[in-house]
Amino acid sequence: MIDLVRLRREPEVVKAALARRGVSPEVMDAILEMDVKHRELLQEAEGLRAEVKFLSRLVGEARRDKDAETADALTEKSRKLGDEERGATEAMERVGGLLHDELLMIPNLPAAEAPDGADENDNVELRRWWVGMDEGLPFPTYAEHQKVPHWDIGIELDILDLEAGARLAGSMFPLYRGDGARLLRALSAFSLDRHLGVYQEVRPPTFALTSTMMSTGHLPKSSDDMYAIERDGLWAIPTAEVPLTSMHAGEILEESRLPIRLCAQTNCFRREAGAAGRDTRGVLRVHEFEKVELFAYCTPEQQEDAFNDILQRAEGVLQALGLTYRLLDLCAGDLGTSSMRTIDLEVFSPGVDRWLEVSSVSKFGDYQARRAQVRYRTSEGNNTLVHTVNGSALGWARVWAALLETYRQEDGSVVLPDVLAAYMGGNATIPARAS
RNA sequence: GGAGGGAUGACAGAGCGGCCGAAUGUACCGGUCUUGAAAACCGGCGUGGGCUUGCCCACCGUGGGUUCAAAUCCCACUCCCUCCGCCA
Repeated sequence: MIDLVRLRREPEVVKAALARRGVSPEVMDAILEMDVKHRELLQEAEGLRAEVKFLSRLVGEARRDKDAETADALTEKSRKLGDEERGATEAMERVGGLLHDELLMIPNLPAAEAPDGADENDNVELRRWWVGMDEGLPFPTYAEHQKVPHWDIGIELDILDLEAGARLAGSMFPLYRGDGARLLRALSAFSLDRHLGVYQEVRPPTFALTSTMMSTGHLPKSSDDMYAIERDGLWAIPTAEVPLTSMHAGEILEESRLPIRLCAQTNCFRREAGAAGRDTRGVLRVHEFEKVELFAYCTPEQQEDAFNDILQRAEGVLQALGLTYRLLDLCAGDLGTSSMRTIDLEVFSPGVDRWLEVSSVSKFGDYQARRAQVRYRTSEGNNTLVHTVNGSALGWARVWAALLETYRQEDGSVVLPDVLAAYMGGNATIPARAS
């Protein structure tokens, strides 16, 4: 949620920032009007309530003095004011509710350094990385045996069974088997181990309450994109960001504890509503996938470092896996609701001949913390909202695809990078089937 | 799933219709004393909001109700603890 006080104080600055991501100034003006109205009603209601409380105290005193006549008269007067107060409070709460609902729909202000632009076409490529780049090798070229899409490799090596997945849960719910399943497990373990000691490992619940979803900004805006378990009032998390952001909801943290760095591996669920017909083959767009998330609660001063650390670690995983990737600086118009700055990592996968998004590193300022009410006590004793930062390291379904396609050998086998061997029982080769 | 107990400020813990936003202790911050520290003593010390910045309002798990007046009474719910049952 954006800062209402700031909107009041510098409306033009806020409006200009939000206009960069397509929020019309009229919307903000309407909110400002509602805010004025709300405060008017608030004053009226509080004034009446103060009077009722004052009279009530007098009633008590009169009763104590055995002055029944005065007490009765005051009671009558207070009762009438009480009725009035109820009406005023109701009006105030109604407007306040509307104001709050509107405010929840307003996205975060883009950071100054986030590039201008309307949609994904305006995102800015910052740089690319590939094996040997530092030694001066050119951008890699890929051989014919690498230009096989992973869904074919999956069948060929008997490690991916999309039909079985579809039979069990519907299309876009993949089923991995054998070394394919083991590879996924290896990737999560490999990544988590890299961050151990700096980022505390967390294994949160897979489902979250509506109120929890609100904190990260996934609700109320994106309910269509998520799976709901209506009977129990739960939502399947689309990312570990959801539980991690709310882990300290409502708390006031000691400044000395910050930054609090967390990492978590979870399954992530996305309905991919509106994406029907796109990327229906393979595992590029699926309803359920595994992901390792890095996360930090920090002070405003720590935010930049926290952001860069997560970005570096996400890159580090890709470099360790020897995958070609690029960095995309998301333009203001393409930022997620809660984000003020996001850098996407896209891996190049030769089989499908495309760049695939495998990580999204974002900083949120106090936008999420305001919703979740996560604060810290500064050394001066003030309570201030924390800043939150997070990023994937990484979303595995697409990495899985890129690994198979990148490391496919002429004989059809896949020789994975050595770093994974320890997590694959010492053998990082997925053999070709003898057929 | 059944029975019982509980939820109050950073923590512990009183209060059970009316000067209670809340005793007391600990912790914390400032001061006196001290070479310094500790101890002792003195003072301060919840959060959020509104406006005429001195006052007002809200908050005692959450939501509703009773009342002139609710932390206190009533109802529902949530969570925690103990015991029983069930279970990976």
